Amino acid sequence: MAIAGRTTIRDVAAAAGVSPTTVSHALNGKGRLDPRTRARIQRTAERLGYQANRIARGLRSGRYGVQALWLPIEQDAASSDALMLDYYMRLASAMTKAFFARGDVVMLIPPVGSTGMLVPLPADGAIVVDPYVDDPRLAALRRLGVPSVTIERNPIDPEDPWCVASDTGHHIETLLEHLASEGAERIALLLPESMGAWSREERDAYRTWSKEHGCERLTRPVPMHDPFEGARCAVRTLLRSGSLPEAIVIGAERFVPGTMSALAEVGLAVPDDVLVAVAVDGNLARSSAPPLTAVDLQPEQQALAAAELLWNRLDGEEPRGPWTVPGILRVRGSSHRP
Amino acid sequence: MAIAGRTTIRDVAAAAGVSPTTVSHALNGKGRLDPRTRARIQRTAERLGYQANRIARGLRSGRYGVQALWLPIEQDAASSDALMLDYYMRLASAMTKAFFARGDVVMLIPPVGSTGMLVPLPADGAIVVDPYVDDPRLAALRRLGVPSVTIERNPIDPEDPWCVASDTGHHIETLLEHLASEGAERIALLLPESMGAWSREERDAYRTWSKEHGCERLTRPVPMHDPFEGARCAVRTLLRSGSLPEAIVIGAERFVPGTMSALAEVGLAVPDDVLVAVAVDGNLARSSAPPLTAVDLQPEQQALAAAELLWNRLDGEEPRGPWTVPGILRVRGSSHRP
DNA sequence: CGTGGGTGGAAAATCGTTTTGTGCAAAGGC
DNA sequence: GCCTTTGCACAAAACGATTTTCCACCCACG
Repeated sequence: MAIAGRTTIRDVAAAAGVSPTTVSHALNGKGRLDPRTRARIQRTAERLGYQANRIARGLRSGRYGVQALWLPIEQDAASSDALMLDYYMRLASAMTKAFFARGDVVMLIPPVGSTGMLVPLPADGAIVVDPYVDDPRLAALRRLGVPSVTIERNPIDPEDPWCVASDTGHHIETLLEHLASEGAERIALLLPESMGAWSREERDAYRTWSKEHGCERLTRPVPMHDPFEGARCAVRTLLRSGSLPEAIVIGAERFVPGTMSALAEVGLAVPDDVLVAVAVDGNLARSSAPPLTAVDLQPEQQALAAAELLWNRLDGEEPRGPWTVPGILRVRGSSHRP
Repeated sequence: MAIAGRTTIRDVAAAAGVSPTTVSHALNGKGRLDPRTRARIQRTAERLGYQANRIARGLRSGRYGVQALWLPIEQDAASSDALMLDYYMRLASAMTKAFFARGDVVMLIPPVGSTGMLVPLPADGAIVVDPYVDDPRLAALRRLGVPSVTIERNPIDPEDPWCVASDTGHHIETLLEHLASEGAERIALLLPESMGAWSREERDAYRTWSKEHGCERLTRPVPMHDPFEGARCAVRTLLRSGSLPEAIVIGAERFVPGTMSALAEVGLAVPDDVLVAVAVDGNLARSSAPPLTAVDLQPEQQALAAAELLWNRLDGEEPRGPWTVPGILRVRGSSHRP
């Protein structure tokens, strides 16, 4: 038994010559206690290496000390390849660290399909990453009564204050500005056909910017389920359409390989013949040849913000509205003619 | 409160007109009960949507229902880039799914440095991925008395039966055989300077194979902390050494970008001028140009095996010895001259 | 001298489940 | 007919903490 032999609150109480009640009060800063008694008990607890049993605590207090992290990853063998993006990995790592710092642990939830979520989550709260339209994760959490915070806006309810959002529109603008400043006039956008809010935000920002700058609109929708082929076809179509774009903005990290492959195929060099930039930074962007300019979504900051927000929600505090984490433009070789 | 309002065992008992004890026995298949009563209670429980409260169960049974997954990821800002490999992500996903299927949840542990692991893990057991020499994770688990299973052998104790191992040596042989069958005679190995067992297994297998086939030994050690520059330098040195190798085996996934970059730099085409293969499959190998031949370590299988093994260990069963999951050679364009 | 209020601490209730022990029939052995 | 076994179900005792309630004491005040 993993828990056997651990020192309990009773041991501490005996060693300090007080009752378990008093120990609990002393360690949790509750009740009325002589400050000296409190200090003495704390020292005793420390000396004995006492750590409250989380299960027992949870049973009484109703809190598990466990938070669920629900990534949007589908685990069908077919599409698993392309979905393992390091953005999610960074997010998961950062989330783990952020929660651990305050004594909570993070648990991963398997993809929706594999379980149907019949089991109630043994978690206090949940972080839902990249919610999409009619997201079964949100439905399940609501049904189970588990409070949640989303990373990226819920397309059904964009003003939901329990949300950590990137300013996707602004990121697209930044990329377009950057590419324009490098001399590109005809800038194409590879637009993810996603049910998430960010995909629409990309489209809207691109439209607005194009109109404001009097630029031609060159977008190609790309399906998410076969990102490699999807992106490759989209780029081929784009290039076949007559006048060549001078720059391409890739709307989703997973379209990187397909895009680069299509460009290489027709012998277009990056950045000499066409500039390229990605809306989401990651391994694929960094390790491309040449490395691609991209927007770093700062998953570490997002994780911190999400943890904070979730704690607030669990504490019954009032929402402060969506929390925007600014992305950072990482300029690399793909968008800069030497 | 996330748990409020849930139907308890008492509700079921009342609805079925029996005592809580009987309900518990009925649902857990224990005790002596009239089969009809048992069936009736099960129906009642199902009708009421009863799910046992994991915390309460854990308190009594001494099991948390939580398993820890401890990846070897260091989270220093400096090296974070290269370590986010999709192999780990696949492993994490698969692990989550495997445990969830039997009612356990998986929790992620933050990297060693960030916490010092003062807090006892609220977990029944742990999976340690890629243990290295004097691994602080193993030390911490031993100190905390948390049973564990490793993925890949512990270099300090290679015969530890509580282990899911790849047959790394065999994988290297397979790659060498494959490259030789494609006509390569001088095959170089980029050897990770890792403290893990797999790196030594790669070296030994390469040595043995070279000796048996009377081939020249061409290895370059590559440090793990700056994989891109490390691999690039190693490949440069390799190419500068006079006679060109006809094939290169990349010993670690993270060396892919650096290697490909160095080859491109000197104008060597893959596979025309040099064949390339990787010991670990992943996004980097698949999305390289051309896609790289690699050994798929089958993280999904490893996860299943590890979960099984950990459950065995927790149940106090006897170890059956290390469990080997065979890798699969994925032949791609990088090793095959058309 | 009785009472009121503030202090410091302990006793008891509680959380929901599992486990152990108890009770009460009906059946079976002498 | 009495005593033991067997089958079935329940009561009560854990599990280890938190939270609520309560008590004993001391001091001050009327």
